Amino acid sequence: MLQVAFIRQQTELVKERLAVKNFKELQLVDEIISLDDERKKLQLEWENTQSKLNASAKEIGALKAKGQNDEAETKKQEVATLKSSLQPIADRLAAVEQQLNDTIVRLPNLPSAKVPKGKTPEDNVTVREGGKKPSLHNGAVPHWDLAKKYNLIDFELGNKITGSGFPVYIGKGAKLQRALIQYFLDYNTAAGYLEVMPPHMVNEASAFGTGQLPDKEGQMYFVTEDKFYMIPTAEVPVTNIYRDELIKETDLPVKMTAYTPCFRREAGSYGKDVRGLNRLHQFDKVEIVQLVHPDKSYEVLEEMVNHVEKLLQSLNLPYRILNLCGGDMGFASAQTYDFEVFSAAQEKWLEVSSVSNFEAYQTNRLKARFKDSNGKNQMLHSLNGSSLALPRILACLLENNQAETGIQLPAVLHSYVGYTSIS
RNA sequence: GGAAGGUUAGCAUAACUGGUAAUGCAGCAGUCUUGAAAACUGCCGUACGUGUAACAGCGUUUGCAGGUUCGAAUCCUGCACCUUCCGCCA
Repeated sequence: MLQVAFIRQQTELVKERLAVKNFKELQLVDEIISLDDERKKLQLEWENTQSKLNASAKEIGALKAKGQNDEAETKKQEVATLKSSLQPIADRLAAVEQQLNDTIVRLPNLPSAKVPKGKTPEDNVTVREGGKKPSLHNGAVPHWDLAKKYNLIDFELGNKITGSGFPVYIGKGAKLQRALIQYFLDYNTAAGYLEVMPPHMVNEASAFGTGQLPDKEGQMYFVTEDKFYMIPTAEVPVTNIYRDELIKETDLPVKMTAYTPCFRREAGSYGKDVRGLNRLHQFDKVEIVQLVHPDKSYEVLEEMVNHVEKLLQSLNLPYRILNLCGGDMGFASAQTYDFEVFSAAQEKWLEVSSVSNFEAYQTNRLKARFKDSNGKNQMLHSLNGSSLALPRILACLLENNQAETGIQLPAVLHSYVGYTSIS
């Protein structure tokens, strides 16, 4: 969430930037400031009263120590009236704080200056493209047909066991999935990311910390008995490693990578978009997360984009990088680059990675801070990206590399999968 | 799931017949020294809010949340976590 002090200092800038994100309720900004004014006033009132109470309690203690019990009793009477005035103030203070908090979490993050204006995906700006779209043979088919033909993935079986969107990977399909995970993790750790294996369920505080709550409650599977959320991305547990932590500046940057399955309810999705591997309720993803010095976060964002780009290049997949417009960005993000790969048989672009700088939006909720060289505590900046999401990569690998004779895999994967082609 | 004991500052320990958190180590500054260590002297305890140009100051903070009380580390209730034991178990 945004910091109140910042909203107070840069009120006009905040409104201007929120407008770029197509945020409509700009009056909330002024509401926050007046609520904060009210909070300060009440807090001062409460503190002054409390201070008097403390002093009186001390006096009573001193009087009793001297054996002046009558005077102590008189003093007690005085204190009783003072105390009765404290409770209403405390109640009002708590109410105002609650209201302030509820209001401020409704503000999305401010888009950075580099974010293009716009409302829909059509307004996203293509930064660059790479790789070459393959020309497929005449009988080329989408990946769901290939998966069936070569017995790599069984979608119907997943329907039976769980429901739609929970495919079963089989044989070479399963091996390929595992190999990709391994390859991605190796690639990330070689670039200095520490591998972690986090829990696949998180508590409410963690879901709130990275901004999934209260915004995207309906997107997550919820285990009612224990009040746990199935993670929609490794970003949630991994970033929460640093919740309520105060680290040294010399420990920066923090770089972590994790493989986890991701669970998404995807309520409301239907039709061609959800065919095959395009959109699943459970899928595998390797994530990269960084916590960095505020001065470095945009530099690091570019570094992460280059990191993901090279990974896609190594797989010989045609890709493009989009700078998302204000209206298409996530709630918590300050700037996001999406990576899309071209699915040659479906003839459409599929999102396989989303790399974002959250600046201090998540870390302010998480209270993830570092002590700077002046001894001041500052919020870290958090960033994350997929490196990479598996299903659509798998779909494109199958579709783009198909030939009459079978599917030829890119060279980097050969040692990981233990075979070179599927036929 | 059940029982007992525990949780105090970066670490370690006190206060627990209720009176406003004591001490050691660490840290910072200095004396001494060619330099360092040791010794000695002084300072500082965390975090949040408020406040300030920056300090200072003020309020809160003994795992968390409540309660009793003029006053709670201390008494009461609930919860979390740690240790040990029992039960269950890959």
